[in-house]
Amino acid sequence: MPTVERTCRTDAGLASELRVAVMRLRRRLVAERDPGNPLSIGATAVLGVLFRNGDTGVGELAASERVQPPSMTRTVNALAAGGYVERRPHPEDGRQVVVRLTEQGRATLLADRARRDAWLARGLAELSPEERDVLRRAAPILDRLAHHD
Amino acid sequence: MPTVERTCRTDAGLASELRVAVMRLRRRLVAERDPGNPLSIGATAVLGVLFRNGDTGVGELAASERVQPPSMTRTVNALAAGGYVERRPHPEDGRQVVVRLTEQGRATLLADRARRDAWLARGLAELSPEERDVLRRAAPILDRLAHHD
DNA sequence: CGGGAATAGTTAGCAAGGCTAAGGAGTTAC
DNA sequence: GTAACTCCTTAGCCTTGCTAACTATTCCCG
Repeated sequence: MPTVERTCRTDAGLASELRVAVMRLRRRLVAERDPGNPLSIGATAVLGVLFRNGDTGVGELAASERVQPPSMTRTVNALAAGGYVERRPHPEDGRQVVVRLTEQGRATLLADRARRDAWLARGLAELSPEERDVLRRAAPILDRLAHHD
Repeated sequence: MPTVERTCRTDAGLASELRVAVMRLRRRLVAERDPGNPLSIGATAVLGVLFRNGDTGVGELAASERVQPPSMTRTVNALAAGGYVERRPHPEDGRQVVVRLTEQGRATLLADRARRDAWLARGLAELSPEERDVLRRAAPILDRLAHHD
């Protein structure tokens, strides 16, 4: 059922097929994560940002995930309730809240990293080296697309 | 903020970064569609399948979108309520329901096609030809990943 | 031919995760 | 000092996925 091989020649066709492929792949990614993993895929992404960038404000987290602030507040609430992050007051600006990865959050993130991408990595392993190389180059482009104005 | 350029060397890193990029891009795609478009992005994908493949059963639609049957029933309900598709009895098998694109559904799909991918196409237009080529080759691979077992 | 298993779809209800609107607390600028 | 702005949160809604359980139909086998 090669719905995607078809109209990829034109740019409009590329947009259309890319959209369908991204929608389907993300649906699988959400469905296929480890059932024992207590973290949702969105919460996991936030832990990843904190791990890479260190302490971060709620608004900044929202911007980095292209989400509205209330959505990020809810995600941070869930993470804080689980002990994965903690809220601290900003030292200078009383309006801001600094979100910090706890030791438990860091440990959970590291321990789950390998497992989390198991399904996708298994799929990647079945590709040819050339195909993996295409995806390696495509990933940053997709991310830039997601952030363009 | 090049969160994706980083760990893409290893396969586990590729899986991780690809996942993040796909999640973010799909979020943008959902958020950026034409506000005047009455069809959700999932409903649009179903119309596209019907347009490409002709009359299709609910179960087959569910399988093609990698969704459980009840989810597809709901999507088809919404489409039928809007007059975009109609249900017909299967001529031989009384259990099956055949979903058919109506003239209105076809017209809506064709009229919206150009607009629907406007945001993504605009983003694609800002890429270099080489980058577009990477995506052109990546799209079918992503779709195969979404369907692999 | 009759009855149990299998298949297609639906209904009901739940959860995740987006959103907007509105409000509180803190900061800034005039 | 007060008005406007910023950051975050609360409250509530909507979409869209899921599972469980049900109906209707078909298939198969004894």
